[in-house]
Amino acid sequence: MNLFKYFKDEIVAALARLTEAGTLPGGLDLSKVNAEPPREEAHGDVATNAAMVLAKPAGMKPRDIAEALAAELGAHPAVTAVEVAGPGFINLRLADGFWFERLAEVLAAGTAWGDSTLGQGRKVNVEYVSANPTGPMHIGHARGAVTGDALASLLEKAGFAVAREYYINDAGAQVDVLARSAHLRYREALGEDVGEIPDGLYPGDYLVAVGQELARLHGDRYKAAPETEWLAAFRAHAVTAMMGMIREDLDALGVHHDVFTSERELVEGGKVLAALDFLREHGLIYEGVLEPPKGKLPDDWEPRPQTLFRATRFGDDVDRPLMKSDGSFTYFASDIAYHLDKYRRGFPDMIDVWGADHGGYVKRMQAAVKAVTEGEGALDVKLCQMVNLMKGGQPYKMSKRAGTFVTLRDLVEAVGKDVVRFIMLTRKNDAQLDFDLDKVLEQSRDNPVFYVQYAHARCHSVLRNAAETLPGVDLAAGALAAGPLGRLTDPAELGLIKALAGWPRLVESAAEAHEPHRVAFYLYDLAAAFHGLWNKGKDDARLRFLLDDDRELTMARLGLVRAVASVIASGLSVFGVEPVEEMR
RNA sequence: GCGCCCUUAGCUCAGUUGGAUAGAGCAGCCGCCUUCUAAGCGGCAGGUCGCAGGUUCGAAUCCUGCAGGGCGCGCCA
Repeated sequence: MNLFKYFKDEIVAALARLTEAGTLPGGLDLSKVNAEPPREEAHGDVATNAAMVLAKPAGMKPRDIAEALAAELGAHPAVTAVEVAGPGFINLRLADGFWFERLAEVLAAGTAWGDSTLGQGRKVNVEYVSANPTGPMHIGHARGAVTGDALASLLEKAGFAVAREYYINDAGAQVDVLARSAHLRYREALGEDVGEIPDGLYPGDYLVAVGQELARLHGDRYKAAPETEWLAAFRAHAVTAMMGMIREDLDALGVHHDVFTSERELVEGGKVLAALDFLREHGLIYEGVLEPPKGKLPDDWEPRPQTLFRATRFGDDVDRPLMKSDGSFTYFASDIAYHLDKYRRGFPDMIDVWGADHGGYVKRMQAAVKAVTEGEGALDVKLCQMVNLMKGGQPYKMSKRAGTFVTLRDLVEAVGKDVVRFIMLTRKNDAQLDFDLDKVLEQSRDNPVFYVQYAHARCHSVLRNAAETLPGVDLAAGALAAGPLGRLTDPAELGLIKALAGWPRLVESAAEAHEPHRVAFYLYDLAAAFHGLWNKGKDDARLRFLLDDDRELTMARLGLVRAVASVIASGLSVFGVEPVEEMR
């Protein structure tokens, strides 16, 4: 249960009673009334702004509303104290028993604690990675992959029905270049000395195997044949091979998609034409000439009539071209068809995860989605900023092939998939991220992966010790939930329970904001609270988890420890990170 | 020239969708400590939230303008 949502409902109900009693006028807009944790711990457990936001519409003083509402709320059995503070906040303090119930709830639910019905099964499509099928994934792709994957998991936890999708850009000129590059490697495999890979072709040695495979399949049949005879077949083969490689890269990172959509199939299936027809029927396409861009002008600029989409009607800055001069579609045209396709597959809510270099593309895509779904669809675009690879605080190049990129595989091999995943989520997506190969493996408080994993491992260490010193005692979550949790009266213990109780609210707010990084910060704070309690046990033996002379209190504390482990595991599972039970 | 993003402590960053006295971690200073396998712990200090206006009971958060940084700007993807 999201306790803040619960108390918001209680507050709304109390306001209804006050309206009925004539204390408040009817017809008030309650949408701005909230219930949230106060910033200051001293202000209690739940605070509401109700009196302040209703003062003006009700024509009353905030203080008067607050007094009346406070009296109502004070009658709630879980509320032990109500105070009106500041300009009209109402602060509620909750009974310890209420928190013990939450702890029992955490234990009963296990890692399902925090699952929400917020999404009500609404379908959401999250498209991420979508790296061009022309080579292995690099470090920049990794951030988008992890961000999209974690966002999808987060939305699932919040009750949405999520589809994870990959869009294969296999129709543009870049895959023809790939085919030609593969052809060169094919000739090489047949014994020809091809020398240096010419500019304009992909030089990567990952194409050597593709060339060999093509030579095995086709012999020398296409060695000197004109391009028209082999291009399509070589392209298809090479794209398949590249996608196989990309899937392996994603697998190494633990990222999996439900749906792979091929741009080429959209084009060949007539879906781009259909989308353009739709726009044309709605009067959103015209032949026209664009103004030259202000500022730096392309060298070969000349005014040219083009097929344009009226993007400006939907909030974009200029209308956008849909056709190239050779009559083929622009990338934008097939992207419109793709988003329409997603919409027609039942996804009015779409999220795309892109690299920041596509920032200039967001407005037109959102404009197109509005146009093509007649305002029914919504597209949110998460732009992932650059990852700066560092080592020991200095910028670092890890490339195996001079002048090329750092591959995702290199990175995963260097630090492990869980570290890559967690660190990628320690910044909001639109801020640049420093990834320091040394720091992420450091065993210190400064390294969030270690700090969080360590908290989880410590919990399990305590449980292992307990199993040894208390043979035959049931340490399963269910049994501990039924234990004497009321013995947990130390402020640090109650604080930890409150942190655990905040997890459902965090899941919901992070899911609504599409911000998975908040989970990382929550986990860090939770780990800090747990480590803090542990450290208190160093100074004060009475606060240790395992006590020889108080079996009851030990059992209660083991419940708390298991609950902490469970919530950390729950948070890490959103990130696709394996919680460790032992540090090595 | 235009659009989008960013600007919070010396450094790296949070900031719960407009709330109360803006928070962490490093680094700094002052103490303490040798473990329920474990990263040592506690405290102090550190701020004109880029600048200037505006909206409101209330602004780091919303609006306008300006400055600085990043990305992008007709057929590339």
